[in-house]
Amino acid sequence: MKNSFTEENYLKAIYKLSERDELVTTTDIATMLDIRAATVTDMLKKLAVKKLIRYERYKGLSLTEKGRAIGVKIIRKHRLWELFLVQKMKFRWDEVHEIAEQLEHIQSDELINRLDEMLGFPKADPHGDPIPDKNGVFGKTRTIPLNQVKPKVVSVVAGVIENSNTFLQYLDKIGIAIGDKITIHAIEAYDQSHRISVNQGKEVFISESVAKNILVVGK
Amino acid sequence: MKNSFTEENYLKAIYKLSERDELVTTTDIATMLDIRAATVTDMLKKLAVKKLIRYERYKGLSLTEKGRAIGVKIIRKHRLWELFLVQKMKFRWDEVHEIAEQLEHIQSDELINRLDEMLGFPKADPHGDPIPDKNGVFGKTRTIPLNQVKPKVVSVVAGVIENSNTFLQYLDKIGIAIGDKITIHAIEAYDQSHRISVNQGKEVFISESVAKNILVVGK
DNA sequence: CATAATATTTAGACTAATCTAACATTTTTA
DNA sequence: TAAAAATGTTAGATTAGTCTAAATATTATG
Repeated sequence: MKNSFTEENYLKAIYKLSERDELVTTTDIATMLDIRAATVTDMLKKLAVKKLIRYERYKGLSLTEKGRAIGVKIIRKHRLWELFLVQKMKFRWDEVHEIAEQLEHIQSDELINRLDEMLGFPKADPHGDPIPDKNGVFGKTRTIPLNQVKPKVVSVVAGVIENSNTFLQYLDKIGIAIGDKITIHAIEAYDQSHRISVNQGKEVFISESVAKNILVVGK
Repeated sequence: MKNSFTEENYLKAIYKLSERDELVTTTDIATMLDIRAATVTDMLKKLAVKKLIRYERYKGLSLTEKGRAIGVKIIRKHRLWELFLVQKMKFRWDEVHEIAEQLEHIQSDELINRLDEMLGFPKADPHGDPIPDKNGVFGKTRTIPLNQVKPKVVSVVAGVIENSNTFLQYLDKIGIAIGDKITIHAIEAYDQSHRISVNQGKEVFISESVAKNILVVGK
């Protein structure tokens, strides 16, 4: 009845891979978890016995409803904890992933639901990834890259596309964080660099590639 | 270099047992962790190899400085998380132990120190058990049972002696929580029951045995 | 103080999660 | 389409943490 950390990590990985392609392969999982394919095969058999995945030798696998529910729940916990760490504990975006990897395995529905409430039932984590609700349902806030926003329109930072630490640290340095209001003042014609202001504050320049990596929701 | 949950649980248990008696026995540990003595013996050998305990066959064991540091740290984390759950997440005293058993193993010095700060560098958890500082040092707030406080003197609830869930729930029901100010108005001569008020509020009666179980610090 | 009771350790086994090496199947490509 | 490449599985081993049963050491007691 109780799922181990390991099992939870497999289901989370499989869920993430399923988002791209319904049929998931042994090698994909091995790569994502940084373990050997042979190890994955063993685990797949066990997950299949527990009815958490549908699995046929050499044919790939897919999650059952039961397996999906666990995978989504782990993702929900991970993202809520990340947001908690950033908003309540004042960590930077790029510092929270590793801690959330641990916290996501804490078993207490009550705790996670209170966390959700305390954070105002957020729709996305500090990287802009969506947070499913307690029933495993993802809200569909459509975000767009900042470079697709028209000048003068105010938009709100929801996350990033490529979330490398260096990029997050760069944003931190120039003073851009989740929830900040951004106004584009001008786009330079020859290199598409953006002159923007953050929260009606002083102006900063960002390159086109940076603008493409910042996700916003129109207000 | 990295200690497992299991190892941490052993060191925590051994630390707690050491508080009563420097020399700890195999059976004590087995009883506290609810596992077999044979299992404990195996682990003791491993802990000794890692220089976390001093151990000699049939002679009991004691913690090394290194082992003590880990044990104390787990206790610090457990108690800080308990307090966090009660104060910030609005859990009741009797609900937090199990969740804290999990949270105590989260590895992040930064997180635990920020938690400490956020809670105002508390000296005790919701059960009144002392919280060591980041150097593993316990402050020596001496608490006394409520029945030893003189009438009219205001004292502050610091914890309980016997922390069974039923007792904690009882306190919760009559409206007594950590940090509450208690004034004793009168002690009934024939049965030593106490008439008290909580935070200058309305008066309640508690029996002598209850008064003996509540720990307070004089103000 | 000899023996009975208790405590501790050793030996051998099991499970979960991992590995490597060898083998099997599927897919790609010349 | 047959051979080569890529992908996936099986077999056998390892480690951590646990168990039971048997052996040994220590402590208590008649």
